[in-house]
Amino acid sequence: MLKSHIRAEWDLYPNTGRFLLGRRRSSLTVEERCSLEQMMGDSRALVDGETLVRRGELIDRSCMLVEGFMLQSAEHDGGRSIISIHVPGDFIDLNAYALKRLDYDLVSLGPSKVALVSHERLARELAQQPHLTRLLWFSTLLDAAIHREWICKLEQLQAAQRVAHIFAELWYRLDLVGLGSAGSVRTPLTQALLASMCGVTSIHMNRALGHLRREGIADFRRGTLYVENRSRLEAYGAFNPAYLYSDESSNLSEATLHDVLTV
Amino acid sequence: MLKSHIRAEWDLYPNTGRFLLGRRRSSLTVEERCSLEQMMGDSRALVDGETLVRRGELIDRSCMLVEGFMLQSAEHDGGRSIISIHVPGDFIDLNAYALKRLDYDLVSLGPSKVALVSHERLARELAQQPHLTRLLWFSTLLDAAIHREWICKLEQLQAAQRVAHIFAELWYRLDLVGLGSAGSVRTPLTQALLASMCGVTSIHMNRALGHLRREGIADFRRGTLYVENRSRLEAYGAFNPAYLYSDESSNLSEATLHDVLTV
DNA sequence: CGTTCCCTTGAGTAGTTTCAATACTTGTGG
DNA sequence: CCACAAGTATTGAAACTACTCAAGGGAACG
Repeated sequence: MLKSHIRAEWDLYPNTGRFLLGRRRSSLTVEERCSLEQMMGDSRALVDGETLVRRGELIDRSCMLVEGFMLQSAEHDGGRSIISIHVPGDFIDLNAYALKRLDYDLVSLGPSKVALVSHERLARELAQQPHLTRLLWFSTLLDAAIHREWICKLEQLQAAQRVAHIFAELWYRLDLVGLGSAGSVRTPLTQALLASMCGVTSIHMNRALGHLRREGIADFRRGTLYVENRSRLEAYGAFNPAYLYSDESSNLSEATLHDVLTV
Repeated sequence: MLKSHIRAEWDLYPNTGRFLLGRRRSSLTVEERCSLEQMMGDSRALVDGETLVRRGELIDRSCMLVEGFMLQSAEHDGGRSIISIHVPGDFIDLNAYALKRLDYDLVSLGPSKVALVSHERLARELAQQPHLTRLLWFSTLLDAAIHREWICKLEQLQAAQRVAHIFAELWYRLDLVGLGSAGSVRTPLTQALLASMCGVTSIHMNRALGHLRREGIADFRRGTLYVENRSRLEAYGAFNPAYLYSDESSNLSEATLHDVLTV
């Protein structure tokens, strides 16, 4: 894909290079990319299971996920349910810029690294940059779109299909930000975590994964996912990437796409 | 509540008076409220079942819901699933301002009325008003918060509790925008629609509603919901309004709240 | 080399779906 | 005013999906 003499976005912009990659990053000017990169102050490393933000607490800064994965989770009497997963390039709690507090916990899945930016700084920069503002706004709405899709899937699909959908989505999103690999994906996920994501017990998740394995759709073993036929996985999980608003899945003519990206 | 000589927000601002009522509307200046009200151009009436926006189509304007209800729905082979419901005061497809197209359909539930504003106009106004921008941004993130809560509930609760939660949330949101009533709520919802919202069959929804009726928790008959003990309904549906970011549920000291609202 | 976490399997139970059939409501036309 | 149609609500029985309780196996880490 990338010719060797062209430096990758993540080399040019170590903290923010994967932000909106494959979505509308191409509509960011070089100045905007630099502005975004330079906004980022300290970075912070988290260990597995470490909580970055606790629900309800007031926040005056947001974080860009640079490396690793994070989970949106919500505790309740007798367990925790996992709402969503973040991959590098996600501006994970940018919504706190408008919300001031989150309604969920952000927990590191495996070791991860985030870069921080204060809301004060953000406000200063954005007051002068309506286009960048609109793109940041866009990025926070992607989460909502992912939530909506997940609601549909919870309502329609049964356990094995739900995991298949999670696998397909995760893989697709990793591809978008330049982290996809060929026949397998390595994550710190366990069967119990997948169960929490799908709203089933870990025992049932185990059987669902066994089903996918026997059917030759996907083989998940100790955090590594092996898939031979990806479109088969996607079909089984009823995965249609339109909701991810990637540049490819937009189904728009080039001219229209150009309008969309630049307006 | 309101003294008679004080005119209600919805009288002062017929199109936008319920927007963010009970949330952070109080942080809008009179100028901002007027600016918002005057942005609105034509209004449009919809009949039951009419589609306002179809998924995927490009949009260059957004709508404020002035009267009635709207549903976010997604069709798929063999049925439609309902993602969420909107009440008056919701800026129902403001997210299209950043997204350019929606990933779901917007369908009128019963007759409804919306007021329209073009994205061009919106962009022109917002370029000069960072505070208003941030509040509009905030309002689009409320939908995401509602989605997240619903994901948790789908993962944790069974059918009867799910409807209870829907009833409790709907009632709470109607209260916020000044449309709540005492012991009953009238909606154009049917058992089949509730079933689509909860991801169960309409037959099972019928039995779940029967259960709520026998237990004396809620009585839903042909669109009207009768509830004697509201906190009992909320407890049964595990409803906690924190995710709705209302001014009351913020759990913050007054001083802090003031900061949150004005920053 | 044992502890701990993660995964696997079996049997019985609860929640939900399917198929099938029967009423109740509301609106319409005769 | 009644008959009828269409949509909505209700009920029963059998099949399926997922949950609970209980026990055992495997891999990783000190």
